[in-house]
Amino acid sequence: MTTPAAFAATAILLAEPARAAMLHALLGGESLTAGELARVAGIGAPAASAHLARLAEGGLVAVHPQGRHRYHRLASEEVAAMLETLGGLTEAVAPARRWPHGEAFRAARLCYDHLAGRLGVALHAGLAGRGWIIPAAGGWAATPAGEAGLARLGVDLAAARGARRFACDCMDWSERRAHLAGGLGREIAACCLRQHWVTRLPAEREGDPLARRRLRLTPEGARRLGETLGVAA
Amino acid sequence: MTTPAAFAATAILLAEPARAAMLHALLGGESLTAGELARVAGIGAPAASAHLARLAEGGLVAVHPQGRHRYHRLASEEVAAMLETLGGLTEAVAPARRWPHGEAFRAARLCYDHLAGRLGVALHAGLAGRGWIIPAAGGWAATPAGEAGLARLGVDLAAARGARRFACDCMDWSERRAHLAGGLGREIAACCLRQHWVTRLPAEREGDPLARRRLRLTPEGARRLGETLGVAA
DNA sequence: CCTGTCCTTCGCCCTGCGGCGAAGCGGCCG
DNA sequence: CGGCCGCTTCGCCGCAGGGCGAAGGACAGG
Repeated sequence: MTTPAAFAATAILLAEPARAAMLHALLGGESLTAGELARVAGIGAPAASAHLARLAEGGLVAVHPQGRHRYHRLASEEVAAMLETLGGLTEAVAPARRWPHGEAFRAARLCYDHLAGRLGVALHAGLAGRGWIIPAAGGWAATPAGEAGLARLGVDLAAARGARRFACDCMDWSERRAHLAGGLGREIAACCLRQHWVTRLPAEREGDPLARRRLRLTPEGARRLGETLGVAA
Repeated sequence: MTTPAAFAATAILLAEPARAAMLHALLGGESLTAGELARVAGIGAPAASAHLARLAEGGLVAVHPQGRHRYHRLASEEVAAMLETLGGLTEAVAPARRWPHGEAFRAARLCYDHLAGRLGVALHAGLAGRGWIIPAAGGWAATPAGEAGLARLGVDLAAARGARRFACDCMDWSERRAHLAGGLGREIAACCLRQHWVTRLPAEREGDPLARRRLRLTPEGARRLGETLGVAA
């Protein structure tokens, strides 16, 4: 059985606003320098340094020195999944009484800047299954066939390449399987939204922070993604 | 998108050792008075009162006044599941480097006092699928056929009925589906352990708090549970 | 109505922790 | 090699928040 204070050890690392802001910034999957993280947390370099040391010691972030910069990223997919879970649960817990979000949320949503839920997982499987992307160092690379196919769909590959990571896995907390993050994940989501293949669902309640993430696959989107990548509605 | 400090709001409630101890005490499913919780947390009544007010306001515990006592319990199954998740992840995260617990843990384990993992989920599905249990107010009730079948397996139904809740769902964090908690869940676990249908797996490391929860389904257990409830090894 | 019990509110202390400025260290660039 | 820059360490301050004792409310029982 879990020891009485088991959660406290890690929870205390998440409970500090500055650390929470840093972890949130890292959820995109990028590696950020200590200075960048200090800025997003709104604190000075010394404080950021101390926080990052604690997060690293707690096993939540991995450090990765490079020249005079020190890059930080989340230590593992499990940490990312835990943060997304806790973030979701935080919102689920507070207004627990009336919260029937269930199905639509699991079907399709935004995970930060890319597609998640069953749609995100199906896209990932479709891209890999058709050989449009193949495993590469630190994530995935696009094959020539993939580049052609993605360009035909309207995905801005140049923009995707501009990101720190072109394509990498992101654990989907409802499906427990990877969906696609990184520059490609972001551009695919942008492409789908731009062409109205997915649309944002209206908020069920005023100010529901979760509502902005819920998506619906349109008939046109289901047709295009289905015939090119085998994604089912 | 999850707001940067979404986790912090709830995490701060779990990060305090006294509050963590209280929540841990409540994970058994019982309702406890403020005085009892003060004692398990090792603090005075005023401090406990303040903590409980914050936990209630944060939606983690529900209060339930009765005469001059105030009973407290976890606000929902979701909160219990979240705590189990965080407790498990805390242990998963800290020694992340060498921790190949994976498969055995997902296959069968104890969730507090009842069976969880694929085994727990399969049991739940078997009981419901065969009509041994049917939905009832606040959880599940046993049908006459279920009572007979459970008694034949050796489950102490009288003890199960003595619990505050006879049978209710508990979210399984690895399977993301419900398994059975409440008095019946507890007695089924006890029955399986008593007859050596499941056995505890030895700890891989000294003092591993997770190790005490890992279970293995024995051949005899697989046979009995398979032929009566369709549970596969 | 008084008494005892359980719980809360109030006022106070005090520790722990986060924040900053200054100083130190090390890599990179002219 | 000197200057710059990013990051860490050190020392100090300030404050939020957790702890307790004392006092105040509510409820049950005699």
